[in-house]
Amino acid sequence: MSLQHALLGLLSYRPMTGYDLKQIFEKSINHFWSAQLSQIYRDLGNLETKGYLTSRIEPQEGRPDKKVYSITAEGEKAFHNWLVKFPQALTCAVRDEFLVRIFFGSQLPPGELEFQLKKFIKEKQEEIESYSAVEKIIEHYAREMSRSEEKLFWRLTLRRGYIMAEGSIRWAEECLEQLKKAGVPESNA
Amino acid sequence: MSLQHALLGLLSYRPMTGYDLKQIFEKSINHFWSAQLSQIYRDLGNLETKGYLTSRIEPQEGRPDKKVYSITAEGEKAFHNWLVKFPQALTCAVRDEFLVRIFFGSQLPPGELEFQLKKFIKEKQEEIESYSAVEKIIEHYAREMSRSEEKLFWRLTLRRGYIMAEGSIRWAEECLEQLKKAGVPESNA
DNA sequence: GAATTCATGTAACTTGTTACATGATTTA
DNA sequence: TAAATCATGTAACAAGTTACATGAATTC
Repeated sequence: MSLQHALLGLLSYRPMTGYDLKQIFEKSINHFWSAQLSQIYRDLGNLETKGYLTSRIEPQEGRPDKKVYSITAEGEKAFHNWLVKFPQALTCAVRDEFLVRIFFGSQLPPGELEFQLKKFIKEKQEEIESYSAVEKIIEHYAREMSRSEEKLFWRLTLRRGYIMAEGSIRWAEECLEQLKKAGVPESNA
Repeated sequence: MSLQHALLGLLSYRPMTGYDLKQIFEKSINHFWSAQLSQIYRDLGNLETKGYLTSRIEPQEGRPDKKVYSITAEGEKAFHNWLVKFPQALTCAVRDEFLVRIFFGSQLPPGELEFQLKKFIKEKQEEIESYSAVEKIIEHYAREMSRSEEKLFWRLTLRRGYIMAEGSIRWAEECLEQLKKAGVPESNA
């Protein structure tokens, strides 16, 4: 889909700088989409060229000048056109490097896979723990942008992350069991 | 990680053509990694340049010539080096276009989101159904390549797809419920 | 005194997608 | 007779990552 639609969507809330947008990505979208600052700046430029955004410089003292982007009527139209299109191809939604390692797991030294699976579980647990922080941020943004009607939807995306992480943990534990059953030696890690 | 590691891994089983590799991707890796033929051919070329693969032309009658790639000792080394590295950054494993639509769901016309969620559920159900075919293919490849010791690992990747698809359906049903509760009007689709 | 925050970007690179091109053989 | 299978790729494009550059103000 490209980052550009997400940027248009966020700018439909209110004008923002690239830096602002990066904050929002890091704090409340990261569990289903991420973006480098460099990519955000580039795509903002592209969107402006297309006429979907306008920008103005806001001088500041003691800080670098801000470049504040606003969405245009055309930009809103383009965003809504995209929004109603159900993802047609779904290309490859999943592209999971860890699963590639599992797939070739028989070539790993004994115990290594268990080690990686345990690490994976730990990471997923941390991910789940981090979601309560996202919950708070959502609350904060809803208030700050006076967008309480959005909270429901934002929470639904978070809920997805939770269910997926939980499922991942169950899966990894199942893997450990199966490997044990199959007699693959355990690591001491 | 790039496709290249997966290609090296598959070629560690036996020499194959780009076309062969594409078949395997489509039939038994697609649920966690996909690749266009054009990308496969390009990356095979890159791997050969690096000295990780060698190729030889195998002439055929009535069919185009085959270009069969084999992994070198260096290629195997590179692959194993990669294999033992736990995905360090996890960059953004998830990049889910559908969740972006949910996030901006309040801007969708009434009923549209329900429509998309129901479509999503249907697709995930079809995905689950397709997994029994993958199960059979795994069985087939394990026999054909005399790699029965791999079956366990291949099935584990499939199991992940199953658990994730199942979780997705539960999530989408929860979404429908929540939207109903919140009084968002339903579609007739 | 060192690291982080604020704020902008450019350039080079890697990875993935789409469109195009060829052409015989086999299956529906 | 139309489509799919076999088998190779190239070219152009889109999307994402990494490294580099600047520089004041604030916090640890």
